[in-house]
Amino acid sequence: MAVTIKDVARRANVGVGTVSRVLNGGCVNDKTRELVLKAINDLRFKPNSTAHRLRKNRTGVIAVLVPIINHPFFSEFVEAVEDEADKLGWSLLIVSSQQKIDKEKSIIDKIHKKEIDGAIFVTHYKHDEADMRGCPFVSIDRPLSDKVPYVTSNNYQATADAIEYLISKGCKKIGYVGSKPIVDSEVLQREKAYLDVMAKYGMPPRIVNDVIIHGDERKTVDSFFNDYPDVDGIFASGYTMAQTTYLAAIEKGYSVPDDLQIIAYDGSFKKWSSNYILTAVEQPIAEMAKTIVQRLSDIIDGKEVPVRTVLETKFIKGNTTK
Amino acid sequence: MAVTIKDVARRANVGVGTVSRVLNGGCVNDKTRELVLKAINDLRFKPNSTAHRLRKNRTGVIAVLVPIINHPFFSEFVEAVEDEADKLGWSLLIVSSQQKIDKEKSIIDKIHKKEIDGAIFVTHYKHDEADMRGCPFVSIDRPLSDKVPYVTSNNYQATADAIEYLISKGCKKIGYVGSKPIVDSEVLQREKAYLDVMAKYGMPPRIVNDVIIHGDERKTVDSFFNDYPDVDGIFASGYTMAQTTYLAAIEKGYSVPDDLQIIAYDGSFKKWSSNYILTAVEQPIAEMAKTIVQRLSDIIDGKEVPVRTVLETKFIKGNTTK
DNA sequence: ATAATTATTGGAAACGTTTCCAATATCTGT
DNA sequence: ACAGATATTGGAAACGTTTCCAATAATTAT
Repeated sequence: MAVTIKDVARRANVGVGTVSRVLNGGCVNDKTRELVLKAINDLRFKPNSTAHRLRKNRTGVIAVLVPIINHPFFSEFVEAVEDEADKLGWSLLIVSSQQKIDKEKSIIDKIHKKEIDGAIFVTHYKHDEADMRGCPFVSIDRPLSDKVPYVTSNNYQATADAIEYLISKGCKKIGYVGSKPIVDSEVLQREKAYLDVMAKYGMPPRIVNDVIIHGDERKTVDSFFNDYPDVDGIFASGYTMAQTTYLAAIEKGYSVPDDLQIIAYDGSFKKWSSNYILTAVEQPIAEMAKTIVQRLSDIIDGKEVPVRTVLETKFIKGNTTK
Repeated sequence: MAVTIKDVARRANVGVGTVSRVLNGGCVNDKTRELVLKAINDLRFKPNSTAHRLRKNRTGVIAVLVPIINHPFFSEFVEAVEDEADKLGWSLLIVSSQQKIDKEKSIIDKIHKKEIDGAIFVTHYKHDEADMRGCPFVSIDRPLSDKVPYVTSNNYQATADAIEYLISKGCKKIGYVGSKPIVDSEVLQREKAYLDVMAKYGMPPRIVNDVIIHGDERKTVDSFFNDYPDVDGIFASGYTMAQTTYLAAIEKGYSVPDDLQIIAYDGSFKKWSSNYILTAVEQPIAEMAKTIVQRLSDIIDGKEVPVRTVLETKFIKGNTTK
């Protein structure tokens, strides 16, 4: 059997309480500490996490729930969350819901079963308020319910600015391709901003914004180009949408940025394999991750936190615009 | 405080043992079962996972350690692992090592602390055999140590076949671009196969195979094209390598597949945003994931498992070859 | 009807920690 | 040297399950 705190106590000729105090930095004589540490070393003792959790009524685990891991935006976000969780001493449980509501429910269940201390939702469905009541939850881009804190970026203003930017660069026929979230989300503000600016300048909108299963972007983009072949500027809402738009454009023979200028809304595109740099509204993914983990951490510790936090995006001038 | 099994017992006028038996399918009278279930429902009782784990000396959690999540191959693999883990009733802890050896060590530590029951390594470093002794580990593409079971694909033969295929399609100047793993891995067999076939036909090798940080593929590919501009066939070892090679080729003005044919070794490219389909040696990612989870599961249950399992790849004829 | 099984049950012990309390040892100031 | 404070310690209780054992209830065979 595994070696326990009791074995250590016996070996060091002290009580179990003393060993525990050595482990957790309680008040203990230097001489005894030496003895205990030696025993711990000799026996290769490792404290049992489960027992620790049971006694403390805390798991030290938080979860992050994303619709899909195999996606540049979400996996970048998840890695940033992992970093911050690490720093704050949390273990991270990563779950990809795969659009299955059961998977999402299982997270709520894990909270009730005290398998995790809290969770970050970056995801699709509405859940029963009663089930969620009092659970430490936070989310990205949308309020899970009235009380659940969330972090977002300034979708509306940044998009409006980006569209204006295209206009200032001479675009006359500006299109919008996007992937609509399933539930209400501040991401929808991008579409609204686009439409508002189009209206302001009296330009007819050219828009495709469907609910898209990851991997099917190309179909949507192709249909967009089919409907609006004369487009000279595109705002692509989302990481993969932008990549797909760019690739489709060059495969179709558009010359970027001469015939067609592209602006993307999303992450940093550090893993982009083109030598082109996409002009983009960059979401501060790392900062969003950091903030949301801190919010969750605070909630678990019983602190008050603001319900809505808006972080600033950054405009990156690449070479897909003039 | 949370409602416990004791509260349920009191409410149903039975002993705690009976409640436990209802929960775990022990022998209990139908009439009493009803009573207990009603109490469970009334009180919204959820069994505490931690207590359960402590008593059973099992966590029901396995970990998968990948070098990086934000990468098409690894995230696809991880999702497949999650699927299979789910099916077998395991919770999955996903960890991205980010090339940090401490992160890898932390997994070994979690085993010793009984925070997880076992782990799947898809990763970089060598570890101390003593630390790993007796721990339920498995890995992908390489033996972590002599005894650690692993699953791989038929790298050598599939690569040799692919190169021969290029030759049969008329390629005279065949190049190899790859990303070398840090430690010994069966992935290296791809390079060996390429060299062997080149030697067999008396063709001079054109090769770039460095240790590559994900995101830096383009630099490598550019230098390859710079060194061998006259190449007419490329074997790209790995998911991102192939994508980058394709994009670089069309950006540089090669016409694919007329001037240049490309074969990729790796996953299914389902998320590929081009309308082109890459000709590829497709690794059975889902099957590898499934097999490795089963192996680990068996090990944890004390069963014997084969130390090496080789799965067959599948050749996909796309349109990046003639 | 009675003995022998079998089905069902309650409750204590155990899993490996942390924490509290009481007890002892060591110190301080006079 | 002594009272009072402080530092250090051992060990029991508790965290919420599961499981074992003994006890009782229900069933069967004779």
